[in-house]
Amino acid sequence: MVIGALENAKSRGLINFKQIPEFLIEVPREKEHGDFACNVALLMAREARQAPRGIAEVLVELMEKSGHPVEKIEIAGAGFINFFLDRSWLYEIPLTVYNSKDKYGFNEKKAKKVQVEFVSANPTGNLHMGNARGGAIGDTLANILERAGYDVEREFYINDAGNQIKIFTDSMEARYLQLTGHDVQFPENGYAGRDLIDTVRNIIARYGENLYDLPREERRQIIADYALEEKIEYIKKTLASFGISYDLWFSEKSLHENGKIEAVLNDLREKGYIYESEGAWWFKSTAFGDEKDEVVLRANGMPTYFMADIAYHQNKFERGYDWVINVWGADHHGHVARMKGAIEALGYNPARLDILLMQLVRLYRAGNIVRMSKRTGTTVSLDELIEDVGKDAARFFFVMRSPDSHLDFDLELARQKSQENPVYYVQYAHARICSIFRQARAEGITLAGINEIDISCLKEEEELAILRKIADFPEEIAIAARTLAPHRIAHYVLDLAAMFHSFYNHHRVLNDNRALQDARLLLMEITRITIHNALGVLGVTAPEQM
RNA sequence: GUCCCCGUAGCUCAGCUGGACAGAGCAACGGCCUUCUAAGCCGUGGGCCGGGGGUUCGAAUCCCUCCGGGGACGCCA
Repeated sequence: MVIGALENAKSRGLINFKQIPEFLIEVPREKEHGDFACNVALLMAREARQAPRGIAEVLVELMEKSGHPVEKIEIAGAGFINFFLDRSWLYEIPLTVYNSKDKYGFNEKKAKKVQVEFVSANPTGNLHMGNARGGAIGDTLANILERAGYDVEREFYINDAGNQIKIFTDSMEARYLQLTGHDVQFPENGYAGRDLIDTVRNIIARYGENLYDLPREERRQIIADYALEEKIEYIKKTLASFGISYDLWFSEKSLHENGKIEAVLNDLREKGYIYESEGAWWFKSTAFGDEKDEVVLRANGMPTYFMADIAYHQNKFERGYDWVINVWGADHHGHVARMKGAIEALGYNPARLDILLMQLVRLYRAGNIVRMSKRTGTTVSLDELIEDVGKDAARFFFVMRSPDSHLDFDLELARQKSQENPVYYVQYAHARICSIFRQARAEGITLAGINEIDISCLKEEEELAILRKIADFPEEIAIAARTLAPHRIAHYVLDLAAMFHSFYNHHRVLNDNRALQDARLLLMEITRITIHNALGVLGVTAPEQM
């Protein structure tokens, strides 16, 4: 319609321009500005050497309105053209939502495979707040991508090899020997968490107190194998109680054992990206814009974590994902450039790898920062957090802020089940709607057949606002997926809940006007469905009663 | 020193592929429960969008620079 007017204006010589600029038709923030707004007149002002408002007037005059559900067109502000649609399109929404139910918000299938790897905590201790945020963000993002039409797989990379495991084993061994009556020094940089002692007790229960008598390597093997398995099981259980389940738990050790690391190293060497210096072997990541090169093979012959990670990522691409997303803590940001460089060196397009860096969590208790350190064992663990504030509040809190933003998590505040906690605000909206239906059932009222309902009874501003908001949901999912912005969904559902609460306080659903009551019951049902589905994306439950 | 994130209302933050008067929650103050859950609603006050330059018809949004806070710069992961 706009383009038609532009061409018409050009051919009549009313506006001079070479090419139609890339103008936008968008939904304005303010509803006074119509359902859609177009900025083309402002963009053309310069080239056409005319005032934007003048251009807009010419265009509006020439627009062919027939065949479009446009009620009126206004020119406003500096030269925006605002379109006001009639309401017919809004009244299509309830049918769509009602028929889609749990699937409302899902976009069309894209036939693209995307993998999201997140948490991937070291299996050497409890999950801490950083892991928890990564879990909430990663899982929510995976949910968003599924609804955006991707074929999604969730993966946990188990760092069950390398130096950390050696230190872990040292610590376990020392604890074991101490607890079985041997005078052994605890390693200086060992893991001091109390949970290790519990694990050692379990080892004693299973293998007895006489592992000291075995050859050292055999003893360490038994301890390490048992401890790792127990820790991984523990992590799986904790994440499950956080609403997260993975498609694959990928073992770093397997890369070492099946020769993949060597193979990738040789591949890179042949391509000329590996060189020797100071006794070690380096990857030339500066060739891909990194600040400095990175060791992949230590002077002692052991591959570094980075080397294993290269092999791991090659494995990911070999598995045929179109898009690979890693959720990392911001402390890994220095790793991004060389990882992408390595992907490129291996011959894959680094644009297929996205790394979502999330800023760290600061934990507060009564206004004071709680230090987090696995070494000293003073962490607040994820399962303690879930016990304290509940899965729903925790997941909502972690995902509410942009990943780019530091997260201040105040334990005292989150523990309070009060109005300060936004998750209750949304859940309350859902429970309230359910309550309306309970009340209706008690009075013998049920939702009328969808085709018997006259939706155009809904004319109140609050009602139309809810309809517009619900109509936005699929697009909101698409934007959140494209921009890797899980917090958008938290904000979306807060907005929708606010609109519902406002409606609820101004109008009654159950009333004497039968046609209006039917229409409002349907409005409530599709609102409930949308809140339910949006909370589902966040991994938060939608209670029927509170 | 180099790199990344942040700096918006008293507090915590959203808005950042430039657009119409800068938004929300909490806190403060004032209203609303004889009818569907007051964990709610309605209203009031509160902002050199860290400072300064630049690009643009137009900048919280893009660029440069400075300041402040956090983080990363290991043959750790």
